[in-house]
Amino acid sequence: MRLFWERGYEGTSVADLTQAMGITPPSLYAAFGSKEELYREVMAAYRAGPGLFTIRALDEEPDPRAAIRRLLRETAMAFTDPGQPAGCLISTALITCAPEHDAVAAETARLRRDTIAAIAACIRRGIAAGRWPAGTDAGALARLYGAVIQGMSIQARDGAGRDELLAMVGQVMPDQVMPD
Amino acid sequence: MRLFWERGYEGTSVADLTQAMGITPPSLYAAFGSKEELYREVMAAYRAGPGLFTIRALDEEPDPRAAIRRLLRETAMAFTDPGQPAGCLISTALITCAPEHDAVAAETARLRRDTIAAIAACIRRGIAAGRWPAGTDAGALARLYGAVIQGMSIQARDGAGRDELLAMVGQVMPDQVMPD
DNA sequence: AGAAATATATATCGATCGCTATGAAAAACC
DNA sequence: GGTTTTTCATAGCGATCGATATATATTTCT
Repeated sequence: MRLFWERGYEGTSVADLTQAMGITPPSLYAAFGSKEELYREVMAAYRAGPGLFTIRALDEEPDPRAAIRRLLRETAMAFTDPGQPAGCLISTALITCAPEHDAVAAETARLRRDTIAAIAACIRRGIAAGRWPAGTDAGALARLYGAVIQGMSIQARDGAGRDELLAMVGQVMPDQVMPD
Repeated sequence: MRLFWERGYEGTSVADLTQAMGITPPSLYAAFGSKEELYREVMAAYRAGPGLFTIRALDEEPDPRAAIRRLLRETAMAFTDPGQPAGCLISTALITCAPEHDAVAAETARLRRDTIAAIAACIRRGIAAGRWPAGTDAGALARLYGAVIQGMSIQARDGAGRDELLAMVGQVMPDQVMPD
């Protein structure tokens, strides 16, 4: 997971993986079938581990608006965790790739769309609860928050610090907003 | 440019490039020196061509606030232009890569930071002109708009349409905003 | 026209890619 | 204890990676 997280799918070789695991290629293939299958398992493990905070923020918070705020703030924290690679394993993975990796790239894209859909569902609950105006475009707002998360992943990898990302979140989840 | 745009740096081989150009490897190396040097020239050509609208929006618009709005809207249009690959050649390039490509990845990251710095400069002009409140955190707001652009690049590649991206922009550059 | 210089293609270079056949060592079972 | 099954490493598979040495055309200049 660590290697794919740091170097991406195409930037990680089977030799890198076997060396990091302390095993030989036949063991890797016996256990995972292929590099692509291993990557799928890594994505699942990431969602169940380092990326679990995303679903938890959206599901555990009673107030949908507080859920979004918590999601964005915890994302800023996670993406700049000194004990982990910067950014997100999924948000910024396989955006462009060689044609032979289109299948796994499409699966990665689907996970990103799923996350935005989960945000939209949270916002729709918030609209029903009166926490956003009745006419709010939940899909568009969810895309915006999704973009903020994806942008944080890129900027964290580009060297942005935790306070910088939190300040960015403060701009899109403010306490006071000025009309245009 | 087209190949690197579609497939990324690591996903494009020299064989792909020579075939697309209708030349042989020695000609490519005589003209560009290496794949990495060619990529640098491609990034420069992108900035002077398909990506030029970014600088133009920030520089040509008299009102800084209108400049940001124009930037975001034209970005949504450009990233979903049917005549071009989806998304941005630079915004979502080389975010993760093999260690041997760290140098060119760092240069790509620098171009992204430069764009955010240009947005921040525009916002600072807008603050001076009273188009944003005096206490506005220009850097944080610029990071937010940068994230929106980067997120649009990802989502455009993931299949989002022009109207969806424009609706997202409408959420961050609204005419009316509700306090939290 | 003939000589020097440039440009392009053929045919590869060593290295690495993802992946696997073969055989030896360890564990499990009777 | 001996046999069978499982586990794992050595070695190398064909293909492709980025990059070139060599040789053949094609200009360019006198």
